[in-house]
Amino acid sequence: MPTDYSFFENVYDVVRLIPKGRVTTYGAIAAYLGAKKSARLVGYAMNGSHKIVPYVPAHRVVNRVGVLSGKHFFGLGDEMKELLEAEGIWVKNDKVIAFKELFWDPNKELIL
DNA sequence: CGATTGACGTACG
DNA sequence: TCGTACGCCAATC
Repeated sequence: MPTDYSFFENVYDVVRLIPKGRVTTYGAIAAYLGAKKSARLVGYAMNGSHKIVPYVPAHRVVNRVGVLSGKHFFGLGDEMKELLEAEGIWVKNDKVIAFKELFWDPNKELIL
């Protein structure tokens, strides 16, 4: 019984809510959870996202600069990049093109 | 139970 | 403008 819904579960939930073709940041998610300072926890949470079901689109989560910080965790290749491009998000030098436009802020667009 | 870690972010030099 | 330092806070060792 999920009485111990962890910070992680909360993170996973928000990440799943990210619309296709959009991206967000660790800080934005952290802020949505009420722990703006804990952006690192969000990233750390994603560490186990690969074992989470349903699938957690962690590839839509980047750092505040729009860089695919965790692309290395998606595989040895540019799998994260491939996933993003498949959604219409172009990536150049491990950076999201037009990141500012594609940025999806849960605090702003997601309503509880 | 204490120390270390981390897919970040902000501040400072 | 770029590089380095520190802080946050929960999870893991």
